[in-house]
Amino acid sequence: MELSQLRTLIHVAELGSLSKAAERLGVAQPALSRQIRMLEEELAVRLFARHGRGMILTDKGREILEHATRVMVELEEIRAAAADLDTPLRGRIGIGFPPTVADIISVPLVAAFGKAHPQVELRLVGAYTGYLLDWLHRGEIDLAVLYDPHSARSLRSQPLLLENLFLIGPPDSGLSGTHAIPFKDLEGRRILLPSTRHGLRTIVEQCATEAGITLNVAVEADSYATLKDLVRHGHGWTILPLPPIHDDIAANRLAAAPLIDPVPVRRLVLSYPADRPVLRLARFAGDTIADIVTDHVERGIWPGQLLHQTSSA
Amino acid sequence: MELSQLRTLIHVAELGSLSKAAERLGVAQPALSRQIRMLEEELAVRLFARHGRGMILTDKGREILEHATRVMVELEEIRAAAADLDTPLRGRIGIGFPPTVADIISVPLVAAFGKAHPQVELRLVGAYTGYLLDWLHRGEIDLAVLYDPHSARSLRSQPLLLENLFLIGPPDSGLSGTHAIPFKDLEGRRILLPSTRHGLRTIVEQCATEAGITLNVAVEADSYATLKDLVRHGHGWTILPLPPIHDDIAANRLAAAPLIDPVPVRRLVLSYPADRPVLRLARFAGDTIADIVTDHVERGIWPGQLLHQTSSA
DNA sequence: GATCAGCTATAGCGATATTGTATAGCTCCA
DNA sequence: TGGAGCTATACAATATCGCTATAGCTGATC
Repeated sequence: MELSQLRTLIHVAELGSLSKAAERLGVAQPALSRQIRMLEEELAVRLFARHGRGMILTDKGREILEHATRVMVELEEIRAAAADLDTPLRGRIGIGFPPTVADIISVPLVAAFGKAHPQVELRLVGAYTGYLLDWLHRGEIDLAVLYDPHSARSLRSQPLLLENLFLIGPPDSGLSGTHAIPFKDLEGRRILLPSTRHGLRTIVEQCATEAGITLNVAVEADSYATLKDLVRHGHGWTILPLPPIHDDIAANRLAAAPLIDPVPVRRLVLSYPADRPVLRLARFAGDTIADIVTDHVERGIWPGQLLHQTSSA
Repeated sequence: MELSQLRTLIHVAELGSLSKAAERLGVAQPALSRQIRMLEEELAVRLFARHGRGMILTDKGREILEHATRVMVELEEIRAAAADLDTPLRGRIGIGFPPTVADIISVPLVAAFGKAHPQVELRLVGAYTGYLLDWLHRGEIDLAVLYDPHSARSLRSQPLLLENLFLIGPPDSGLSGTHAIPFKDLEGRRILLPSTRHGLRTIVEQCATEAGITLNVAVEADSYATLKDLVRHGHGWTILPLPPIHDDIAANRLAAAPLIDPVPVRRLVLSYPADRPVLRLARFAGDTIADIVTDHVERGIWPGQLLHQTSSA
């Protein structure tokens, strides 16, 4: 099998004619005829059905054409990578996010890809850090935004943000962005949190211990949407980062206040597998995510402390 | 660029030596030296750093190697497709499910792939039909299990199942698998359902109209996990398919009863884009999903009426 | 039905590209 | 310091590819 044969397959398939493909490729028609014949002989399969005025792909031919096309895409990627061109990327990339991050980042990220690399096939996967870690290692996703994993197994991580967590209550709770709540004031209150296997729960429990109190966690729910709904309906207060709450606060459906003594924070990192090179796709995605995080922090939508140098710095 | 050059790149990169690669490939060492040189000249980039006892990849060389490897994977797929071999597949496939289906199908599907094609990179995406349709058309996923879409735009669909929906209540609700509930008995009861944009909600509303009643939908939640939790905590009853409830019933956390007059059902189909050939990966995934559905229906875990011929039939 | 246009397939030959042989030159290790 | 192990290049031999010529088939037109 040779690249010239695959190239011929693609052109003949598109034009339905050896003669037309020969004209397009600037070679003699018998040369292409022999190439197709040699490919068919090597694969022991009929790629085309011949008729009096040309030839059309067989079902098997169509299937093999799909792979041949992918080969060409990879060759273009080789040339673009070699040239460090910012040509529009093609191919697929899987990107993972924790659920609280996915909403705020997905829309501008998809917009950025749509503008710069519209041919790229994005897979945005929302899941918890444990799953994302597993999928990164297995190569099912190419990079992920993670809350700092305890064991950095074979990952190359780039710190993004120390994200502040806020106390969330219903609109009539008196909570305000300008009035910080000491952590110990939570004692005795009905607090809604994710389950104990959730990293956010661990951070909050550690803060409670540090403040010398015990939290009354009456309800556990792993979905922040569920937590929000429960808070809105007066079932208690919760502790979450601000991005998923931002619209609810603006619409006066929820209220939020910073917490102090201690201030609960989570460390957000951008992670890639260490055992595979970072292709242009993943690099563009990572840079774009970092830019989005920076933008949201600087606009006050996402309270926290930036941890990385932006590309414009 | 030629396939022989890419093949040489891969072997030299692995062995760190032209001489060793030449020995492995059964060709003279100068032939490989010249192939690498010609590839480097064509791409205008240094792929290897030479030292006294061999050569190692540069960063750019590693990046290009990744693409070269993908080319080889596609060539192997061409050969396997041509031979109709059931060789272990490689590559990536995205499969979409509605959330109520994802849990019951994901585990056996991942198991089947792990057994037959462990090198395949699966992307299992849970989302509602509207999103899944969009991603199918954009090629972000390769196939999806869908509740019957109203407009089958460019899809090739294979019917799977008419899935029965059940009335779900807390364990002390008196609901039982052996005692069917007429739909009109739901009037006045507190019913928890997904929002109006959800297909299940539409079906249930149509059944209510047919029964001549109006439902009291006090709470809307799009997550079936949320719906289950609310029912368990006595906040009302809901209507769902059985698979996500099966374990809760067995553990006496929930109870379920069939509904009649009318019987609410949803039509489940397996869909592929019509404009791309179904590769071996997608075909294996589709066949496996159909087998899983059949198995669950026959074991009584998933009540409904099978709509397709199984491969063993 | 005959003829012609449009197409694919094969044979043979020449040109070009690739590989093998020989060997130079470099680095590193004992 | 000498030898082993390696890469790189020159040149000859070999293999592959493209071109020309042409046979044979199908389908459209008259």
